[in-house]
Amino acid sequence: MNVTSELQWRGLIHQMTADNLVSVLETNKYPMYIGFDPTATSLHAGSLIPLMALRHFRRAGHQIIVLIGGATGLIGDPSGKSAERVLETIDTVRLRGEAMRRQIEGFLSQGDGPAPIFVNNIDWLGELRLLEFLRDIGKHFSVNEMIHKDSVKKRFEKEDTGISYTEFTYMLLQATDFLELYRRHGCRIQCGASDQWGNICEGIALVRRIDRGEAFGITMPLLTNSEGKKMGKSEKGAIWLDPKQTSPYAFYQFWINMADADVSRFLRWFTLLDEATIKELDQHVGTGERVAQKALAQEITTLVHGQAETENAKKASAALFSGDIASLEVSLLKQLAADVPSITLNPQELAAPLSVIDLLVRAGACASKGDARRQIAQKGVKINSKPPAAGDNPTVSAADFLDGEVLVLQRGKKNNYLVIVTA
RNA sequence: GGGCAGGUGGCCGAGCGGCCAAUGGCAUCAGACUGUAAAUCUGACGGACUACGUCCUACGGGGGUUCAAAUCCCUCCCUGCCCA
Repeated sequence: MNVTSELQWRGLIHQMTADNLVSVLETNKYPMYIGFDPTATSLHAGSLIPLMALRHFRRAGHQIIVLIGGATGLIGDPSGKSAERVLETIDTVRLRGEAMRRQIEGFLSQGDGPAPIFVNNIDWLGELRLLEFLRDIGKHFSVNEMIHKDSVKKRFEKEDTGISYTEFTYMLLQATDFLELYRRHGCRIQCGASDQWGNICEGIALVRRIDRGEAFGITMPLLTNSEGKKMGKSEKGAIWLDPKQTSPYAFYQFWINMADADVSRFLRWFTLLDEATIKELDQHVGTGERVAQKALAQEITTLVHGQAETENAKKASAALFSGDIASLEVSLLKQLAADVPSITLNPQELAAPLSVIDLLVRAGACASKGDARRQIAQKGVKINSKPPAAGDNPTVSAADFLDGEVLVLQRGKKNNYLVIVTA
């Protein structure tokens, strides 16, 4: 299947620069690139959209190019940002870029198609000389046009923050990237999130103006939930792809908890399941079994963290949501420690009864002792699936630990914390 | 540079000398109902403690008036609007 048709039925296309792109790509397997600026050490749930696009292009036989924005990350993209950002140090950006590259390599280690090419724009932008840049690149851009681009216009309207000359230049740097990749790798397609439209169009224009080449762009939707809110980043509870920042268990749970209104869309976006299978799953949305959510969580966790981690996450979920912790194998529970937030205790600490309130705070289940007391008073706390002893300050002792080793604290229905005794 | 209006808890926004840890809305957390969903309803929502109570910290920063200030005065910083 043609890659654009594939992206189309999956709802991954927001805009295309040419209506005939579908037919163009029918016969031409042009190389395609997506850029990632190192704004953090890890990608997040929203980054899955471009990552999936890479996989689809590659599967369709296109050469995919992953650009790490080692240079552009030093400048800051004004697109979609309401305020000027603080510059990061060169070292920070370099380290983030390296981490990001490893992460993307890991994600792309699976899948069919030509091996991906990785590039870093610091390799060409880093050596660019100012006068050369102004004469060769800058001349092709009209400030009159630039200030009408959304990303810039919004900042012009905000008089208090405005936009610096530095960020204003970002667009030109990204356009230079496209030209460079066109020359180096014959790259003719750039994909990006919907807020990248302006930047992508400038790149296409530059390729045309300087090299008389024809290039194309495709933008993809932003990750929002059915309420129109951005998901996955800069909100509290960001979902990171780095297992150290968001455990595979937490990642799996995030998708399991997806609202009915969002599952169908996300199944198309974030899994490689075929259309028939997804339509079949659509039938189960709302029936109560969360079949679609489970399939989504299973697929996407496997894509990001691999089969083994997904199995662990499923096992952990099944165990913790069994509703009867006490009947579980202690050895199984102890394995969950890698995925589920946990703390350890010395056996000596159990010599005397321990305050449940203190444990809740230590485990990170509650923000303060006052919060812990409230949660207990509101029946929000369970210990191994059972309510704690009555009274203002319940305690647990060695006997409450399964086999004297493990205890599961639960705050609310979905938040589990392990307390493990280690010698 | 001049004039005016403001800066309150995660956000919005009341309060304008004691009854204020501060109405209300949003967000958040928990409970009920469910399907580890949504919607709805209920409750909580600065912190500590020997808790129907006590103490500490808080209404931009600092100082002052007062038995008593988020509330009045002085000063500094910041923001918005208008004039130059």
